[in-house]
Amino acid sequence: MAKTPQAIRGTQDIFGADAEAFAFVVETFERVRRLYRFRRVEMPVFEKTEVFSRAIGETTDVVSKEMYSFEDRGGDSLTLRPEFTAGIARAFLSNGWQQHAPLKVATHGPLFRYERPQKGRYRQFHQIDAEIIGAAEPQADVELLAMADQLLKELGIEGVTLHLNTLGDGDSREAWRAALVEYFRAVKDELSEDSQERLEKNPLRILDSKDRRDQKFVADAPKIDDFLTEEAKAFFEAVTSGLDAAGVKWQRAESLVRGLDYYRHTAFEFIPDEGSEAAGKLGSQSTILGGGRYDGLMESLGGTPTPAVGWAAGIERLAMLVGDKTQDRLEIAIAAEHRDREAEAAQAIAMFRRLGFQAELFASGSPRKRFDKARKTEPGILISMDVRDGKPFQNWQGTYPEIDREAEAHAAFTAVWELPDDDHYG
RNA sequence: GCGAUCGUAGCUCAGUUGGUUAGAGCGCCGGUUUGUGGUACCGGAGGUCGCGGGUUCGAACCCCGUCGAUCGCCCCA
Repeated sequence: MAKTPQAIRGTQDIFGADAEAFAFVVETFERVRRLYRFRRVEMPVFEKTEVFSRAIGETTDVVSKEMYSFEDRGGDSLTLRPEFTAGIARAFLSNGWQQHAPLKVATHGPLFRYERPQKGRYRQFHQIDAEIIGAAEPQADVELLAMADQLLKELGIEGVTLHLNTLGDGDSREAWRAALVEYFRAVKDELSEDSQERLEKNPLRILDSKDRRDQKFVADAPKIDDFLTEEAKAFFEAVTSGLDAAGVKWQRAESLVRGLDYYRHTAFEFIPDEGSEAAGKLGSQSTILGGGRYDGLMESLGGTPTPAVGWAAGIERLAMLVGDKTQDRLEIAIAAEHRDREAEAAQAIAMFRRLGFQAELFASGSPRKRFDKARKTEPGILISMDVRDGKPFQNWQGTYPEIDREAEAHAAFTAVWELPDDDHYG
């Protein structure tokens, strides 16, 4: 026998309860984004490599070693999208969507990063994504965050808190960064090896280091608040007061940062509370939804400066938190307990399905075992079609709790087939 | 890129200090019951013990390598 090929490392075949939970997340997202009037957008799964290398930054790990890149037959370097934002920005610019600004868009689908798989982390993974492009006001941040908050609530996810920070505008950020470098450089020898490297290329990242050696210095590190310009301060206050007015709970996270320079002002992540059920289910992958304002991105793709803010969330991670979502209960099962009744049973099942019932036919294998097989699916209605004493015979059994429209199903069935006189349903 | 743990039937797992022909439950297939509905009874199929090498009279078990999975580190745009 030929060897069965195995799935690519870090890819997954989702089935059963996991697939139902996945679908529940997507369906809920689609419903909520309509409430907020975000427009659906479909994007290519691959782009020219430069879309990502320019938008994300050549030096980041994502671009330097985590992209699935390949040459097509024309010699162009293409890349499977590692995120949504860069592609959406490219589409916004190349399609002239400025005419729709401010534009609220939402999408979901697969993304690809060449990483070592672990809990809640795959090489092909899936995200939901929402962006507001061409809106410079803090109200856009508030609306986007309110939508995220409502989505998580409608998914039934508990014990998750919005961690919020501001990175200030360009000037604030530069001043803060310089102060951080100066502060940490003074204690460089006592920092972890990783953070000694971060000091040069990504000093903000030292703030969320997990290493104890770093953490004892983080508490007294310079705070962004001391470097905010008046405008940046007013912006952040408008965001927080807007969240309060919208009833979105949040907490300040002074160490929450974004490494890339084009991020401005608001940065946020929804993170499970310490010790919560959600935190336990996610392992070390704590953030379930994250985003921020990226006013500087469009320029890196050659567009005019365009303010924008957005977030994304991993569908797999959300699905781990929504609990068991089993398939809907089977409404009607028909067991053809005799080979001579198989055609009629198929006729009946087709009738029920056209009437909008979820119905399943049991007409294969040993006729004697078909009833048992049907019963094990615990249907709302269990119909037997058999031959007894040489004559066609059918039986109707309603089980508790009874399904909606049982009377309608019963009427449709008895219009064609007889049932015993003493039959009761419901 | 680094580390830890784990790979036995379709699934969940047993398998004694290394010792005959590798087991169970579930699932699947078949048979039995003259039956208004059973968690029934009987039987069957299905395994290169991840793969390769080594130690040994003898390996699912010990050793090395390899592939894969899981979890963590790094990273997380």
